[in-house]
Amino acid sequence: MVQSPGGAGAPTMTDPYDPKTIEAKWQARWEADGLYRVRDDASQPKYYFVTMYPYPSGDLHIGHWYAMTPSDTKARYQRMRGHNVLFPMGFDAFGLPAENAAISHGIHPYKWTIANIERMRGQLRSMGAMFDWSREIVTCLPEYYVWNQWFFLKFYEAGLAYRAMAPVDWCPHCNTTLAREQVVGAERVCERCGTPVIKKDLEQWFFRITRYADELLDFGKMQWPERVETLQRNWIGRSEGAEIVYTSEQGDPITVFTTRPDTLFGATFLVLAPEHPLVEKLTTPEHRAEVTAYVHRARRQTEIERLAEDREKTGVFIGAYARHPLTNARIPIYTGDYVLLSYGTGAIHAVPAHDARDWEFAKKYRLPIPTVIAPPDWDGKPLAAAYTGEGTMVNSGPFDGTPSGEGRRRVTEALERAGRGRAAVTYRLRDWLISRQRYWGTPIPIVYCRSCGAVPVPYKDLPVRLPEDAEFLPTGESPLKYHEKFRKTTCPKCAGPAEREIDTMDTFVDSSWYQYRFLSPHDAARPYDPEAGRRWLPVDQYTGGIEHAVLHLMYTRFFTKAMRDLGLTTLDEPMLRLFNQGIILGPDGNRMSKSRGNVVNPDDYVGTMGADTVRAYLMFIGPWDGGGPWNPRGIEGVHRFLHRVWHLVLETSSNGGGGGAPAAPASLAGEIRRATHQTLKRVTEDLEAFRFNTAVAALMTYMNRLADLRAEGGAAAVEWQDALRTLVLMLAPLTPHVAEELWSRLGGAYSVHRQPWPAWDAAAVREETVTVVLQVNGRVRDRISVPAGIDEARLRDVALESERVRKFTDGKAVQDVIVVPGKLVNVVAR
RNA sequence: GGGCGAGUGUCGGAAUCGGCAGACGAGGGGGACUUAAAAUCCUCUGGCCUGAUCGGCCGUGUGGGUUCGACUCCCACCUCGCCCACCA
Repeated sequence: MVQSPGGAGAPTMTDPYDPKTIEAKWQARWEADGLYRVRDDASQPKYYFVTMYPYPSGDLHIGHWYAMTPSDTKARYQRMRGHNVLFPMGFDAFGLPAENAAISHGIHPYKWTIANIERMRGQLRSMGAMFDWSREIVTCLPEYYVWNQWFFLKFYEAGLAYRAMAPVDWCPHCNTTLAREQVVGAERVCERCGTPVIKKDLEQWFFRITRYADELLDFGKMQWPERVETLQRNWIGRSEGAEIVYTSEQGDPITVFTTRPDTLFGATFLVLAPEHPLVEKLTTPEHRAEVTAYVHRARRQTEIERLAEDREKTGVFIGAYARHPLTNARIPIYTGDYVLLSYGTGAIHAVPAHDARDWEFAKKYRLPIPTVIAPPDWDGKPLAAAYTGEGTMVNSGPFDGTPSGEGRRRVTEALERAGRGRAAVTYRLRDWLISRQRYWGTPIPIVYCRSCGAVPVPYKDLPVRLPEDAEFLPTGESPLKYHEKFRKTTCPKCAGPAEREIDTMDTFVDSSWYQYRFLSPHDAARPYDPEAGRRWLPVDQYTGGIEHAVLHLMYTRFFTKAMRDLGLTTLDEPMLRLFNQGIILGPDGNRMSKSRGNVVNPDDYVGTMGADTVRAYLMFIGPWDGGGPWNPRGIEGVHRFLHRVWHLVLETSSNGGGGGAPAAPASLAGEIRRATHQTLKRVTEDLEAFRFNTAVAALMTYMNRLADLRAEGGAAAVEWQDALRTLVLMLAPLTPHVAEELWSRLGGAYSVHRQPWPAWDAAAVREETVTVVLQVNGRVRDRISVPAGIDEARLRDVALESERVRKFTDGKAVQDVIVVPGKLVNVVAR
């Protein structure tokens, strides 16, 4: 303990701030004491805080620090606020990089992954975060992935997991299928590696997320950023409209979907997707050659080519006709590749006058374009372009004169009465394709038997373990494909020879329920302990990147709803609140990447300036959801701040409170107290609202203020020691090591992280005098200092007496005086 | 084409139930300490007006509007970012 010899504010020798030593010391002590071991009891209100777990790539990036240290600050703050905080950590340990390492370096994915985890665990500890490591989960261990298989079987029994042949997205580089959510951008590239995907027809396993499409659109039970809600809403893509049944002249029903049933009378042709089964059936002999050639051409084209924006509409007449459901008009049937089999019913009726695509098609093939919705200013002449807005129905038989909005309802009703259609809703959302043709994932617990078909592996035989002696091929194919011992098995039903499913699960399955597993990570009997679930769930606060908006964040919502319907939870939503932090960029403002050479290694800064400085700087840089470039100079300002705190606290820690020190004037005592409580208020409110940047700024302001007050002799005041303690307590969540050290040197009981967060006193915050701005016609002309409680009439009088105000009102008539108590007076003079 | 978000000093940013624009920090200028440098400390730092003080004008992407008063609210536009996109 450093004791200064006394004397108000006299500079004394203190040992220098040495983050390296104190951080190592306290991290060891915290661990030895189990300071962050969470008690599974209800003596305090619970607070379950999860920050997205990392993929064990091998090195902890500054981005991990940016995601995790503000989360840790918030978790620590909640703990000081008297909550029992569960703040777990784990590793998202399945995935392709491990397999790629196996192929290129000949190291088994398990070894590679575990070695990375060990390295990263150490780096994570250097953050000084209060993770409860006793609850760590590692998803590639059988004790974790057995429950993925268990959920799969449950889902299978409930009809939520099914196998189907479908045109699916295939990444030729990763050698696997992908979920639709994992294909991104206009170029339709693999979310992982950026390679353009291709379409393949394959039998794959799906989770029936579409069953929850409507429920997933309801965000009422949680507080998530609007941005994520919008992304998910757009992704689900709900469209209301009608299904309308046309009939081919051969008698086949042809169902189309439209969002505009009010335009039904303007339909002049049908277009079927080239893959539509009726194309083959209805094509007449004289058109067959042309249609077959067209369909073949369309199939050969990539999705990208077919979806290209400014592509000319093409199609061919198949020789067949259909009958309009209400008018019985004869309508030609085309096939065209601008109609997608995967959306709606794979067939449309074209209303060229009121749809830009149909317009283009009709112009090209000289098809009629009758106007059936009159724009408000319509002159009765043919339209110059497709009109897609609202209007009045015309040329629509009994519906003429009906506004288009009402028309949608009435036409749908007429179709329903005629048995030729019904109100319908379609979604863009597709079921979640979970099969991956990879090794390093959870084996899908299914066995294929020649006589029994696809048979689920019995629960008692779980887990289906990944074979450890797999051989990794440079072709990039899954080793399971050639692993006879794994593949060959017997049918659980008939005991005959059978083969295992060799595909593994999408790694997003792992993270869909991990927040449950943290509650009882070693439970061998069930995925999680419902008793612990009742105590801890739902997650009070979740944090992570926005890039998972329609991936993980949608999948985990689906999982919880599916679990609820299986009786495994009572929750509707897994996470109440979500915060998306931004992305930290390289010093050049670009995304960090090895190839650019702009990667910032946190270890470099931790080694020189300490973890506390890196933490505080990442929080100070700007609003947490903003991200931004790493400025290597900026961090020095924060480091200097911690230095100044160190010296201020230690040099004045034994002054004041008598002991022969001269008493400080009473006014100084009031100033100290006021600054302390004003800062407490600001920092408290900022931490509540995730405004870490302004919380740090408030602490800097406070520190500067204390330094000024010290120069005025404030360190001799009784309040000074309280100010120092409060400063250290407020720093504790942000910079836990230096706070612990200073707290101990101030004589505080171990640990500062067990102390309650101090409450601010509203009376102490209030200023005795306030500065009031005096304006003339809205322009600031003077600033005056007045007692805080001054009444309006008096303030008005004082303002009108101001010489500077009078200078601008001279010769004018005062028309009005607006008084905002305690803030401002505006004199209106003309 | 549609949706969402953002434009504030040299830079990161602060201030939005409408009320002192630029907190805090970086960078820069000047000074103290030092043989010197680093570190540290003090100090100035939006622009313009021949301008340190006192003082004035302009200033939060652009143009309008509402208001005693607009970074904040409304309308239109420009720019940038992200997402979706022949979705019927």
